[in-house]
Amino acid sequence: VSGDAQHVALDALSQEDRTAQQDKEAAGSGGAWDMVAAGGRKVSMKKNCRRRTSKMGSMEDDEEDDSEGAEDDESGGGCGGRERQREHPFIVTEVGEVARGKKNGLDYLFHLYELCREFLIQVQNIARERGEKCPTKVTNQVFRYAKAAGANHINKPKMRHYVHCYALHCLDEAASNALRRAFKERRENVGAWRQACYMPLVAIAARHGWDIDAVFNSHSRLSIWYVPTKLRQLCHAERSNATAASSSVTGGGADHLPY
Amino acid sequence: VSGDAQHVALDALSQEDRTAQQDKEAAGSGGAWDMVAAGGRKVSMKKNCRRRTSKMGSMEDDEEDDSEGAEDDESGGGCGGRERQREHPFIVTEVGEVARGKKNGLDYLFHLYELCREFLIQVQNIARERGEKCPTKVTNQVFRYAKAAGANHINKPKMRHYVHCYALHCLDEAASNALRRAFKERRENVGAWRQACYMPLVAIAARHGWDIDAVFNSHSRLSIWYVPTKLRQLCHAERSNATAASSSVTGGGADHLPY
DNA sequence: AGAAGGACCAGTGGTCCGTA
DNA sequence: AGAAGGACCAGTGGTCCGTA
Repeated sequence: VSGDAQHVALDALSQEDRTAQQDKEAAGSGGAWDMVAAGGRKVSMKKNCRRRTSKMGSMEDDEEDDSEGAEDDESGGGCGGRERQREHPFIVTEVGEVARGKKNGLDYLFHLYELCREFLIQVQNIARERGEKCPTKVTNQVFRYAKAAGANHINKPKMRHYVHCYALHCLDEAASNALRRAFKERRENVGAWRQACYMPLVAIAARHGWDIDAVFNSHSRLSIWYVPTKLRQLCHAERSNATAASSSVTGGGADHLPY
Repeated sequence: VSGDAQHVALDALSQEDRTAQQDKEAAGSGGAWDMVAAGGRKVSMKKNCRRRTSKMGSMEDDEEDDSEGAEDDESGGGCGGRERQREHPFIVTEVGEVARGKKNGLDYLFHLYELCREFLIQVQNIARERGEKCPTKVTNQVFRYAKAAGANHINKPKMRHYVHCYALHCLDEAASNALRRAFKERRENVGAWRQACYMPLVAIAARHGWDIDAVFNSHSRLSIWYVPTKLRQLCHAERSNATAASSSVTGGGADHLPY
């Protein structure tokens, strides 16, 4: 059943759909991101690069050239039987700014979260059609689906790593944009920016009775993501601090939690 | 952290609390269930029977006699270093009817679901206090907590096996009661009654656009239980049948799903 | 040094099947 | 034959750490 699900999942998102979607994305962003110079050819390269597993073997009949594409722009020598290269590292960019050189910008990062959402919706539609359990979050199944659909640039560790940054982008876009600008000006690296995204979120949680799950669930695009462990811990620690402080101020009576 | 959670979980539900609660339960039901003749002594038997794992070792200091209790009423020879006996099998009983002999009735079965709900609430409170992930369903963690709190008569396979019977009890108590009476009169066994619980649920799902998840979630005591796979499959199969039938009746046009 | 992601791991949902 | 539940298993959430 599960293996069969894979095949239908693949069929549901045709090669053409993917090509069209990727082109649209590339155009919409000004063609920056990771496919700067590759244009339409990128897709056939991806296809040729795809590792042929036994699972994939049964659907190699669908279209086009099997000849290798022309030399592409990636360092590392293209597709000679190898995996796709890693994604370029992120740098801190302002809104709308295109990352130069072998880098990716933060608009691209946030775009990946929207892509995952679209893959989740596909998985949900298929599950509903078949009367199977329907995921409400971006699960392993969704990452597997995304990879099978050719989105090799999406992977779980990366998406989980930056979830809270995306959360700030969703919940307070102005604050998120300001933080990006400030960290870009100070020439901070991505890790520093990522760390800095935690504090504004803790402040938002504070305003919502420290319930970070409720904060995530209140936003439709954010609610499909698991609350990261570290963010949860920070909120808890800060709540304890805040409670201790306020109770000592009020005379050290019984500890009433602030809700 | 996880091992530590176990200990606090145990401490949170004291021996006295458990005793009091069990006595209350036994009294409330007329003392039937599985502790027919044991009364208060049952508790000390449970305690003595509990297997001493290394985890348990640190809390054996809390109270009372370590001498074996008087011979108890269970077949199998009591506590001589052995596990607690299996629970008596269920038989089909009417509402309020006490099962006679070495049997348990269906009121007791449904009561176990309420007990699990209470354990879930305990686990949720502890998780919230610690700022950890808070389960919304009866998970493995809850079953582990129940076992650690001495509720050896609660286990996952049993609870999952009868979930849909409990669902019918929650969603249409009159229909559930009628079904119990009918199957008792026909002297059917528990397995037959259990099978018969599926159909009324499928009918309820039909009235709610075939969305069995929504049906479960609409009821506060039921929403903490996972929808059983087989019920989900039955609903899906019946929806397909109903859709095919109605579309052939209406002339075989495009298949509009009924929502 | 900074970052991307393959791959591992403890504990999950699910239920089979050896047991009584 | 009918039923209770220990114990297993495939696939999960989570993230470390060998890699580039």
